[in-house]
Amino acid sequence: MADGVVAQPPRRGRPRGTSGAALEAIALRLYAEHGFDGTTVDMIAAQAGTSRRTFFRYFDSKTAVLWREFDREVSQIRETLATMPEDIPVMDAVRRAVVAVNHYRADDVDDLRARMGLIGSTPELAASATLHYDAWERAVSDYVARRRGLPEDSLYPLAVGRATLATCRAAYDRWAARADADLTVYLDAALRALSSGFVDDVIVAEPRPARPRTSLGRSVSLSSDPAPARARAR
Amino acid sequence: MADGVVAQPPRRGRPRGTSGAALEAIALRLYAEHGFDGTTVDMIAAQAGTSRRTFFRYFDSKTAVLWREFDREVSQIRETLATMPEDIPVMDAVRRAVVAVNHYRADDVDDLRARMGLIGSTPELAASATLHYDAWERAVSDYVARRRGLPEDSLYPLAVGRATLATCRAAYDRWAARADADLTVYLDAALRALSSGFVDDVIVAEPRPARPRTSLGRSVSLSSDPAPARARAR
DNA sequence: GGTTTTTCGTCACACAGTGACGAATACTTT
DNA sequence: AAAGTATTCGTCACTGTGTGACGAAAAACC
Repeated sequence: MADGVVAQPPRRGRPRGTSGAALEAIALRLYAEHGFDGTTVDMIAAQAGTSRRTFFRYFDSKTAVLWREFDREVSQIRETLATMPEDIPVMDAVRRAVVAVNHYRADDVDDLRARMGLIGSTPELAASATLHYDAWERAVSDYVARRRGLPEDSLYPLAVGRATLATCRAAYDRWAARADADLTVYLDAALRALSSGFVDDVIVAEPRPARPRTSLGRSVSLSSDPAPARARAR
Repeated sequence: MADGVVAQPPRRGRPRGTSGAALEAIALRLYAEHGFDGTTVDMIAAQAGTSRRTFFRYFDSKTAVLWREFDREVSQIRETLATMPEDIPVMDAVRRAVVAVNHYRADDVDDLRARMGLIGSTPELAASATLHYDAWERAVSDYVARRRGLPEDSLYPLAVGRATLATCRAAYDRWAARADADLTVYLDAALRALSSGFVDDVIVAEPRPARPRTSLGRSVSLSSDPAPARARAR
C-alpha cells in the first residue's frame, strides 16, 4: 500500500518491450471497436508494436485478457473470508465477504460494464469464463468446508460455492443491464435471497432507480418490498 | 413411446452416409482412447468413413458431441415443470422436476460417468459447457418467473435458475466421483439444502455407501444425519 | 571484451472451423 | 426412359489460434 510500483532491482537480460497491462488496454480497446471476433491477435500485437508470439507469452489465450482483474479478486475473497468472525452464520460471512470485495470505485464502473457486456455477448468469451469461475468457487468452498468441518470436495461445500457464484453472476448481469444502483446492492439482495432458500414468502425485488444515473447512489432501499412489480407476468 | 424410430417418408436427395448418433459413438470412443486433445476431427471422420467437412455438418464443434443428451434433457425439464401443481412451493416444484428427469437407467451410468469424467478433466470441454448450461438455467428461470409473476430476465428468477444448476452440478460431480448411490439421491439432498438456504442448522451429509457398488441401490437414507463425518476438518 | 541471462522475432507447423462449388444419388415429373 | 429437382457428400482453399524450435537482440555480470 506504499508505492504501487515496487522498486525493481536491475535485472539481467533484455528489457521487456511491453507489459501485460499495456497489452490488456490495447486489446480491450480493439475488442470494443471491432468486436472480439473481429479482432485478431495480430492486430493487438501490431498496435503494441510487438509480435503475435509475444502476446502469447503474456497471455495463454486471446480470451485470457479479460480475466486479469477477476483472477485477482479471487485472492481478495480468500483473504476477506479469513478475517470473518467465527460466530456468525456461514452464509452471512460469505455474503459479507463478497460484498466487501466488490466495492468498485465509480471510475471503474464503465470499464467493468464494458467487460461484462463483451463477455455476455460473445459465446467464446462466455465459455472461457468457466476456468476462472472454478477458482472463485473454490475460495468459497474451502471456507465453508473449514467452518463446517467437512472435506473440501464433499457435496455440501461444493454446492455452496457454486450456488454462491451463480447467484452473484445473476446480480452482476442484472446490475450491468440496468446500472441504476450500486453493484453491492444487487449482490446483497441476491445473496440474501440465496441464504433464505429462495422461499416463497420473501420476494426480492430489483432495486429501483433512485437517482437518474449519475454518481451511482450507494444507499437504495430494497430489501422488503412487499408487493413489487407483479405486473407483466408474461 | 410407440416405436422410437419414426417411419421415414421417402426423401428426395442423396441418402445420408452416416448419422449424428453414429458419429457421437465413434467420437466418444476415440476421446476415451486417445483423450480429447489427442483426437482430431479427421480421425473421427475417418473412422466413420466420411470426411471432416461432414462431421461439421452434424456438429457445430468438436466439443458439441458431448452435449447431445444434455440438450435433450432441457426440454424434458421444461415439460415436467409445466405439469407441476401450482399449489406447492416453487423450489419444491423445481427440485421435484429436476429429480424426476434424472432417473437414468443403470445401463447409462457408465456412459454418463465417462462423459462427465471427460468434461471434468478437459478444460476445453468444461469451457464448452457454458452455452449448454444457459438453456438449462433458462428453463428454470422461466418457470420461476411465471410462478412469481416477474419478468424472466429480472434478478430473482435469474438467480434461482443459476443457483439451481450450480447445485445440481455439485451433486453430479460428487455422484460421479463416488457413485455409491443413485444420482437422484444426491440431487435431492443438494436441492433440499439449497431451498433451505444452506442454513447452519441443517448439515447435509453425503450419502453413505450402502452397498458395495453393484446395482446402485436406490434407497439410501441420508437426509437428516445429525452428526455426520465431522472428522478430518483440514 | 567475453559470458550469461532474459526477452523478442521469425519460421514452421497442426488443427479447428467456414465458404464455395461441383459430384453423387435419390425421388419426381414429363 | 429422359430430364429435372432436391439433398447430401467430398474436395479445395482459406483464415485464425496456439505451440515448439531456434537464433538474434539487449541488458547485466565478470
